[in-house]
Amino acid sequence: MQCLTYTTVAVCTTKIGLPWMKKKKLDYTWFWEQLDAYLERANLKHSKQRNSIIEYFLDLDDHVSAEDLHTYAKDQGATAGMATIYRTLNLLKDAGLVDQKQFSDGKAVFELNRPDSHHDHLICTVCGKVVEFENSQIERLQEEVAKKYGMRLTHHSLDLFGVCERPKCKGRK
Amino acid sequence: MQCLTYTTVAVCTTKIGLPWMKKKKLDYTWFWEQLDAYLERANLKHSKQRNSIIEYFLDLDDHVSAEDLHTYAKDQGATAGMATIYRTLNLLKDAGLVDQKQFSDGKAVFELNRPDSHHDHLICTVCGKVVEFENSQIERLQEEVAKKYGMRLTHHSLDLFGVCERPKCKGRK
DNA sequence: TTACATGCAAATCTTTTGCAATGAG
DNA sequence: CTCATTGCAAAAGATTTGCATGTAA
Repeated sequence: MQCLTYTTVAVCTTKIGLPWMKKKKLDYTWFWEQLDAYLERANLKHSKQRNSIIEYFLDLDDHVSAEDLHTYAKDQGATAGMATIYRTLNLLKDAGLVDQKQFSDGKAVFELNRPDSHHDHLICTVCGKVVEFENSQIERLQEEVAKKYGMRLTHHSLDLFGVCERPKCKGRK
Repeated sequence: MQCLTYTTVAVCTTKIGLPWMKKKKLDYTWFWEQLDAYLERANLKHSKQRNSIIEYFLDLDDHVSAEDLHTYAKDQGATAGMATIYRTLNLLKDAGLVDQKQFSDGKAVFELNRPDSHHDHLICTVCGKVVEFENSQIERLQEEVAKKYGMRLTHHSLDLFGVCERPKCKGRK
């Protein structure tokens, strides 16, 4: 599949866990700064593999499984063992830079945890298309619910499952 | 821990995946009827183990992992292989009587899918306490979001994570 | 020079499956 | 009787870990 324009936001996503088309090139300095800070704090180091795995992860820039990343890295000619992929993803998780999610497909997917934008998911159960959305009214109601039960909210996870109406959507999950 | 009154709704839950205190005795005839219908439709049978595993599941009546159920069944003096536990839970899932959820702890938890009531979760990340809630305003907004993206909603999953304010809550996850 | 990082293989952990024996209808 | 169910052990799939070796600071 080819994606010729890089202006749209959440198209060209056809299957959970596969490498998506790249969107527009984003600025990740905030990411690398936070990473540096974390590595220093934890007495850890940069390394060739670690850096390149992370770059590949940022390339894919969406719901990425360890296997996706491994495949993609290899396709790009990198030598990256599965163990290192996992170790790197766990490092990013520890650094608070990615979130790990289970879409109950067995394998976990990791996504970039942007400091500013949180998003929820609309997932088509037929074709696997994932659309991200954000709804401040829902967020506000969540805070209300949490307060009502005496809980201080740290984060949340909202996934809406359904069937999308794209003409393309015919296949199986 | 003892729970002496059976009138409250979601207390006495201390840790994800452990047997909770029983709430008030509920009427599960709707469940058994639906199960019977499914077994007949699928040319399957009742059996001693299957029935007792299901009864234990209904006893626990909350977010139950296969291991929880296995342990509980053994404690009650039943002979139930892990494989049968899984097979039974998958059967209930196929019958549409339970939902499977992944709280990203590695192991899946199963919960009763009551035909009427859907609930979301408030989860304390420190002590693991789970509270169920329902908020019709949130549900309505979800429908709006789905419509906006051209999707027909079938179900959803909303988990709010935070720290609860119970005096008891001190431990680690 | 001193940890930390890597790759491989082996180990874990959860869940599924093959197979011979048992049991339900 | 026939076909589904069970238990065990083995298999499978995802993730982690031990260890010898390589490498950043």
